[in-house]
Amino acid sequence: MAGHFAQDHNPPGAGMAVDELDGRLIVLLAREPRIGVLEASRRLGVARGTVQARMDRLQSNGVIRGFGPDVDPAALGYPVTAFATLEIKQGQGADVRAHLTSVPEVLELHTTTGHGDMLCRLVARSNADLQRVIDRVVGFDGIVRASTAIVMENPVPLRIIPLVEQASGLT
Amino acid sequence: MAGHFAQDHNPPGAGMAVDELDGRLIVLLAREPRIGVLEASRRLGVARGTVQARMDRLQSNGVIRGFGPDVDPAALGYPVTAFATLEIKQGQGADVRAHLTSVPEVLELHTTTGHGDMLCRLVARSNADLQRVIDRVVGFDGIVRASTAIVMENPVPLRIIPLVEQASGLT
DNA sequence: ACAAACACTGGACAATGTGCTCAGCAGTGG
DNA sequence: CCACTGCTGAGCACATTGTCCAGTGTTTGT
Repeated sequence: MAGHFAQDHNPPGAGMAVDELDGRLIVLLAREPRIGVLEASRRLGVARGTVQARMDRLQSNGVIRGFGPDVDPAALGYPVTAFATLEIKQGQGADVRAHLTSVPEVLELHTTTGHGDMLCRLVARSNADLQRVIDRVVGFDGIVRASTAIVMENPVPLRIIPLVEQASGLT
Repeated sequence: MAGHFAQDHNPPGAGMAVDELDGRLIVLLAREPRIGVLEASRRLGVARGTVQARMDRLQSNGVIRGFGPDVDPAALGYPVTAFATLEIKQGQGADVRAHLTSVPEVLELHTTTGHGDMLCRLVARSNADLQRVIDRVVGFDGIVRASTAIVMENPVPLRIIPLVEQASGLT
């Protein structure tokens, strides 16, 4: 179960070194996720054990968190995305978090600088349904005010490859 | 290469039906992404061919876009995340998109309603480095103004499971 | 400069999983 | 009543995985 040569299991956030082979491996995995270790080793021109060791290390490192399926909310019936900026009462942070966590349509939540606010990503079945979601989100005592921006287009979907290429020196 | 029994290849966004078995499959894949078709069929208590057919269909549907590696920017050396709201000159949308697409630190870009015209997610190596990224982002003719919110905490990381459970009737 | 540690190679093995196909059976709808 | 669709259980040839191992450069510490 333990990795082949992996020996470090650093807590994330430390900025692990990622060399050029790591970068090529990640990019390859991102482009063809169903590829196996053996095929990856052929594509990269290295031995299979090397790829296995690198993948073990990248996962122990936390560089690769996992390989979760990338589910499209629109295809599930939630084609409307919005971002809501929330202003909350002092000292209510924990309660608000718990409340928002319990709402399935809240896909993501951040606390930000600014006014000591929160930013969350919402989805809904329609614009009308978005009203219901927002009502549910803001219908909670600790939330003072909310402003919502509905997403029209998504010219750059969440991506990581360019950053990986830059971080690993792949030009 | 074509799926076993899959016959529909609908364009995404239509709100595909997702039944309870689909839901359980997606949740299982999300929790243990490395499991194969055979193991999944054992966990779900159905035949292997069924799981294969469901996965083919979910991918043809666009419900599952892929299985890309989930890379942590922090582990790559970019621990700072921020959201920038951009106001752009009329008619410059396409140019601004192209410009932002060329910046690796721009992980995501949306056009939104409201008067902030675009919302983008940025990462940087440090708070100081964030200044460089922002300068690069806004150093473009079509961008009139930008306001940035730095992420402090991320109480709810991007998630999809609760929505899948709701959409598929898994309570 | 030398030994130890490290990373990668290339090869081997059994066990397991995959892609593919088939026949049978149940529910649905024309 | 028949055609169609989806699920099952089974089987087969083949590919991949997990795991070892010995050998070879390259760093690293002292």
